[in-house]
Amino acid sequence: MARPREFEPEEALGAIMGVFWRNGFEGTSLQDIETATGLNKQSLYRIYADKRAMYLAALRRYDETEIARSGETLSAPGTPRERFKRLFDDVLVETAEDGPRRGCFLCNASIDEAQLDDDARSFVHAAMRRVERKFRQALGAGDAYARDAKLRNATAAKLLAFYFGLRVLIKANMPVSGLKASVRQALEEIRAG
Amino acid sequence: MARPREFEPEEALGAIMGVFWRNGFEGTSLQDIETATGLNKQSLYRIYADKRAMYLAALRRYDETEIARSGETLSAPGTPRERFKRLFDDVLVETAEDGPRRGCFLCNASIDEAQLDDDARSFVHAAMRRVERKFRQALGAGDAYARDAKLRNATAAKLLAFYFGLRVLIKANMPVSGLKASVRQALEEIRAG
DNA sequence: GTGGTTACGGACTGTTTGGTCAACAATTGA
DNA sequence: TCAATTGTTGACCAAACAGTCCGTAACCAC
Repeated sequence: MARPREFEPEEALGAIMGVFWRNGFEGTSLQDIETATGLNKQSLYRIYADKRAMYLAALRRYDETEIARSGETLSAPGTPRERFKRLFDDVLVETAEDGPRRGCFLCNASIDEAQLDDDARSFVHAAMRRVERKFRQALGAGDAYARDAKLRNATAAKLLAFYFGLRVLIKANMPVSGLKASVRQALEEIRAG
Repeated sequence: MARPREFEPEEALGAIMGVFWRNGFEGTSLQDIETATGLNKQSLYRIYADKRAMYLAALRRYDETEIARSGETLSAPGTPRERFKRLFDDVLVETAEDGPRRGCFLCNASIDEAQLDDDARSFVHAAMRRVERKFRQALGAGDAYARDAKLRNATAAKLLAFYFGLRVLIKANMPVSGLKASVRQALEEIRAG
């Protein structure tokens, strides 16, 4: 009894995520979102209350796709060092592509945060803590870390900072050779076994 | 033959730096700058061509003050580990203050970069590379690093990523205990001597 | 067909944006 | 006193912004 939706809201959300990821909150206009999704304002506003709701949904989508994928990378079989090598190599792939580098959406959002509402802020915060927990679990596969919880947590915290910093340096277009060297060094410091 | 300036442009620049640092480029309106400096648009536009020029000047000022101060912290006497301990402890001071955390202006700017012009982008890039060089020099005081240039460069690159990541995590309001643990871990990995 | 739902395009709102201009007061050196 | 420069105030601009509304066409179930 009603005309069916002609577009896929899930696809649209993917496009919304992409444009917010690349340009940030203030840097993205509704016009940008219209062209990215191929929809017009009216259709967008039927799904989302306002621009902030779109941004929050984009963050959620990032968490469900990109962050989740990193989580799988980290939990796949292997020693801690092998696991983090896979993660960091994945991140370095962006340096081989050309065009502007998007960095990490969580990271970008936390720096945009002056402009964000409490919902978005606390979501970013919670997502980062989930990433930290994944790091701890990934280390847990190593004997040295399984035995020493304090070492495991400190190492996870250190790797978390390294990880976000790496993504910032990638976004800032720092030379790839240095980035790769930093990854090699960080991996070497992970205890074998 | 002319009326003298009634305000100090250097003071105004300090205020401009502060507001851009806190709110980013897009997040700062000229109105914000007027209230921060206590000047009105006309006086501002007599000094700067436009808003982008103000932002670039703010970045330069940040480099000359904050980054320079970090450089001095790193070059003061001590082993590499002592030097970086001072640097990281300085950074952690922000977590003890209340109010919104500003993070690292360079870092923030490099994430704002979608909105920035080439001048600002390349300035940020160059400043980051200068920081990296300072890190290398700071490591040079240690025997292990003085002997092994490759190790020194890789460690400097790793510490650079850790440093920026730490500042992002601080800005994202991550719990202080984890941040301190990450610093302790990063310092422990610096070879003694 | 009819009625209900959806999408689209365009017009429109009110606000804010960066940036300009004009008028006037204040202060200096000549 | 005169000219030159500086600061302040306020008006002003065109553009962009988020968000709303309306008319129309498409689509489906009944």
